[in-house]
Amino acid sequence: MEKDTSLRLLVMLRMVPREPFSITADLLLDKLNDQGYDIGLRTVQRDLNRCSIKFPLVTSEGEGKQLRWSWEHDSDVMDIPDMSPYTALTFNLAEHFVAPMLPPKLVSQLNPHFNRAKSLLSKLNGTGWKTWSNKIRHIPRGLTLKPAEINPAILETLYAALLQDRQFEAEYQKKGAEEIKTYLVHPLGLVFRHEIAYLVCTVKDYQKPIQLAVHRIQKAELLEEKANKPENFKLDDYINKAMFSYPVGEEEINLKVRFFGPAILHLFETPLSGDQTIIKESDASHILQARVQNTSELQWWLLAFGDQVEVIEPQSLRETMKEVLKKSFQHYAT
Amino acid sequence: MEKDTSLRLLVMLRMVPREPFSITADLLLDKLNDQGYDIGLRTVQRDLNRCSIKFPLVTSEGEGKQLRWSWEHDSDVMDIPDMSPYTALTFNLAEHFVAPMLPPKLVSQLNPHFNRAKSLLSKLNGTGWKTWSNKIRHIPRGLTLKPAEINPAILETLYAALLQDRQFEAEYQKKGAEEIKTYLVHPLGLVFRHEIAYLVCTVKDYQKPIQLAVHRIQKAELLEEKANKPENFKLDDYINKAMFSYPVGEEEINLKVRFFGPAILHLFETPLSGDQTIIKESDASHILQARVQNTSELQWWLLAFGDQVEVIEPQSLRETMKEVLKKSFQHYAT
DNA sequence: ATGTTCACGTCAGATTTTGTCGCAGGAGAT
DNA sequence: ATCTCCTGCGACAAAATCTGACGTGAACAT
Repeated sequence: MEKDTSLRLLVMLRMVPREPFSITADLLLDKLNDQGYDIGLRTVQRDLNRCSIKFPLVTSEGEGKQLRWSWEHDSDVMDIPDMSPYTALTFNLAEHFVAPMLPPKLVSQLNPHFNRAKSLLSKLNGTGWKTWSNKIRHIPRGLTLKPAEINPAILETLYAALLQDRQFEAEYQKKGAEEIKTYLVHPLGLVFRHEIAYLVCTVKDYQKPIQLAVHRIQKAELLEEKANKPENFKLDDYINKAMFSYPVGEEEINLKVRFFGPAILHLFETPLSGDQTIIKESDASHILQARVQNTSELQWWLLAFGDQVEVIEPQSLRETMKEVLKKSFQHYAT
Repeated sequence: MEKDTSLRLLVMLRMVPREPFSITADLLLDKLNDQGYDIGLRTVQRDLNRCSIKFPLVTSEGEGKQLRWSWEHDSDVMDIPDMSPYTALTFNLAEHFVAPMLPPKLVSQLNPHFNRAKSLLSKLNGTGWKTWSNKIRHIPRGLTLKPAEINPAILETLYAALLQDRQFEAEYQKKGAEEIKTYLVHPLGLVFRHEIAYLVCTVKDYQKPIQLAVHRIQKAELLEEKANKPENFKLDDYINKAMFSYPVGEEEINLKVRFFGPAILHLFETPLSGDQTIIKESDASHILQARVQNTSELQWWLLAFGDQVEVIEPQSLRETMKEVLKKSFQHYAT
């Protein structure tokens, strides 16, 4: 009974890939037969032609003489169920957030979705999505540096290696150094920090994990061999201990800080920790107490407040701050 | 000729909304007729029943006696063309980036897409998407504060008001204050800064734009009236001048800074500006020059480096830094 | 009790779908 | 140039389906 043509058409449409890629009617037939649709080649051909009237399907003549089918590369994606206006707004927001932080080539993978969101908003609001886009802004934390560009081919190899736990061979240019070295890499994880992507990995037969900046990899070739993984390796542990200050650790401190002026205000909105308490000390100062991770991010954060903050406890942190400020001031003591 | 049932089914499936919402066969019939499909109600009913075997469609009996149809609320979205593995990876990444920065209710709008990405990755890689998810991390800049929760109903009103340029009435609790006041709000824009969403707007018949923290709005009711907009208002200008330090402005300076130690290193990767130059001064110090916006973000950024940085030019900024550091140090001079 | 509304079963005629066959045009080999 | 093979596509008729019309029964309101 289930010869359901409609469903078959839908399944077939989803099988056709987006434009850099393509598929032949032959292969489609195989795939459909595999899924239990008992039909012939002629039907597939007919279906494709029929669909190409209604959908942005394009054909290209591949190396063989067979016709190859794909979706236009920038055509909007069709969601089932259709994207709701609310979701479209969220996509638009997400674009604002993600775009400045990820390499452009990566973000472009989501363009069909972002575009769909935009055209939906246009229809919704006669004035077009631009009106909406002019009404939202995301102010990133800190200074926005320009994301480092990554070679898409390398990224692809890297993904494959990570997903399949395989080794690859990389040509890598060390920071500052001129020379390019070739490494045998066992990938362990990918860490995005600020605008840079780092590959955490081991090299050759060393056990100690190291990190490579992805944009400094000049060339990458996937190998067949499985990748090694140091025993008990956990990405979070590594990040925490060896790589970056990352607020996932055990060294907790009871922070006690005096804030001067209005700087304290935004801490009411977004607490530093769940147990934070703020006590008004005088018209111009507040005491903040919270249990937090003692990371270098914390110290940066405290330093950035300048004279609006004074660390009271723990004593060790107070000493550190004092020392840093003393040295800083000496730079200007000419 | 174009009685194409298959296409009609697809169009109909897209018309059915996701679960908090629903639609009746009646309304579907109207919509389909509008689109030029000349069919009867019985056909729509039949189609829905047929589809509900193959798709996660559910019925609920609404207030009337009519059956209401929707998609299961957490069912994966179906993309046409199907999501590519590469895109699935990007979605997964995007989730890591966006989730900690936006209110959970907002992010959940994208869950069907995120889930689809995950199940695709699972199929791709026998071990499941969790393996992949364990291999990527995003280290956010600065301390991550907890995003303030926003009432979804309020967010919805707010979106509608912004999109349609309509007024709304809001009950707002001022920072720190106990009392709740009622305002007549003319929305102008939505600004996300760190983990907080701010609504830029004018109130009553005042002309001067102000900002309201969205999570402090207790209640919002959409009105019919059109919203006012001050002449020549531009969101970017406002953000830049009045609201936050935001690197979109005219006051550019020629920054000249001495870096001590390894802090300079990451500036090689992600330049501060397009024209930045770095000169090695000694084994332990570098001189950085760049043309940048003089925002308070810049000053925060410089302060955060502590004793690893010394501002040389412009003179005014050097004085500011000196002054701030002096005052800071005095806090500890007991 | 009666009427109304809605979903759904049934059925026959209309329409579409599909396998088969054959033709035309192009690429490559001889 | 000619032949051969391959692919895409038009045509056709049988098979499968889709669709509107009508009727039934259940739930609810009057």
